[in-house]
Amino acid sequence: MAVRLCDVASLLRSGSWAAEPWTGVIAAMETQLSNRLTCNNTSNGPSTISHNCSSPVESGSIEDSKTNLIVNYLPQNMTQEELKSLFGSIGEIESCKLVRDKITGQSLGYGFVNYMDPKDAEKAINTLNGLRLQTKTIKVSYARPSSASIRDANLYVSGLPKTMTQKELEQLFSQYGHIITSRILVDQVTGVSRGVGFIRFDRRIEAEEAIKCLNGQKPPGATEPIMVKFANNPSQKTSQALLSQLYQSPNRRYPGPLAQRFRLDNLLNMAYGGVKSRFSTMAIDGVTSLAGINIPGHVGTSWCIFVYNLAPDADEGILWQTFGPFGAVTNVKVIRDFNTNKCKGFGFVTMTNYDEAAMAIASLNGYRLGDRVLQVSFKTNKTHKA
DNA sequence: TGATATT
Repeated sequence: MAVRLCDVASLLRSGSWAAEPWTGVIAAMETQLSNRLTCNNTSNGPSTISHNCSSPVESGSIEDSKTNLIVNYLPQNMTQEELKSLFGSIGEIESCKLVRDKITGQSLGYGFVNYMDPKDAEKAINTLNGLRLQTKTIKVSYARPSSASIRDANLYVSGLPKTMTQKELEQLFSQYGHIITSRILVDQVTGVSRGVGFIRFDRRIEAEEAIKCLNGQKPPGATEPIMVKFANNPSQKTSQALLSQLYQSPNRRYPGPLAQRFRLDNLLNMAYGGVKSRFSTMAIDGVTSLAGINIPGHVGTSWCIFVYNLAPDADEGILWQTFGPFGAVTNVKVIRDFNTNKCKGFGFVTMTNYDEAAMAIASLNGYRLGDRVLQVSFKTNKTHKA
């Protein structure tokens, strides 16, 4: 059987997010939206327009940047440098920011990339939206100007009928605005709905209107009213909870040099199919030493992978797509002919963790990419350091 | 009351 990697990549991307072209349109729709959203059980019913009434919404799409992107659903362990490296493979970046929790420093799973050239931003949406990285499928779309009107639009809903599906939940709330995400929490054992969920609207006014109209109301067919309120902000956790979280999820999963050495030995076996004679203990020690993994607290060490037999038209994107699902990829490079700019048949991939790099090598060495069989191994003569 | 969609 010949499962081609490019086909796998296509499959992985088949559920990709549609880029959302409505960004510049929605502001223009604001007036109609506000009118349509007015419901009956509010205290301030239809009334004359206040003389100093100012729209809560930023005006006009002309301010919308065509270079600035928001990237959602990033892997938890992805760093700002990795984000920059990934998006820098498309074109020159003006700025890049991974959004982190102010207190814990942990990634909030999204970030911003601002390109120099709007064409590169468009290209990034077209080529990186839907890219699978580890367990996540990233979403790339235009960022709107930062505004209070698009913050805090996430709702917590409880008292839902246990039979209500996510689709039905969305149908109930979608009359009040554009839903970004929805979720119904389920019992981890039985899979049965816990009757609580989340609705993230595009805009806060939409969320506010949904609260006004749906809080305390019975959904069609329901016997009990639901409660709708703004969701808690995760940063409102107690400091004890934060400390506990930090303590229980250390960044380093590997206890020490001995385990690392053991794993290095294993991965060499995996990567080279047990042809261990090529790698004496000294050679292993050499790699170990060069890689710096015996240095205590070796944060920042990474593993360089040599990828041979790439097609002439291979680009960085195919390396990100091929290696990204195996773990943290910090950099990719396609070696090109200076004159023709065609790939010279090989490239390099830098990965952070040995086990992920080893798994990538074990899985991809001998794999068919397009009409070529890849040769994938650790780069042997010298080791790249991050 | 999740995982993390506006710096």
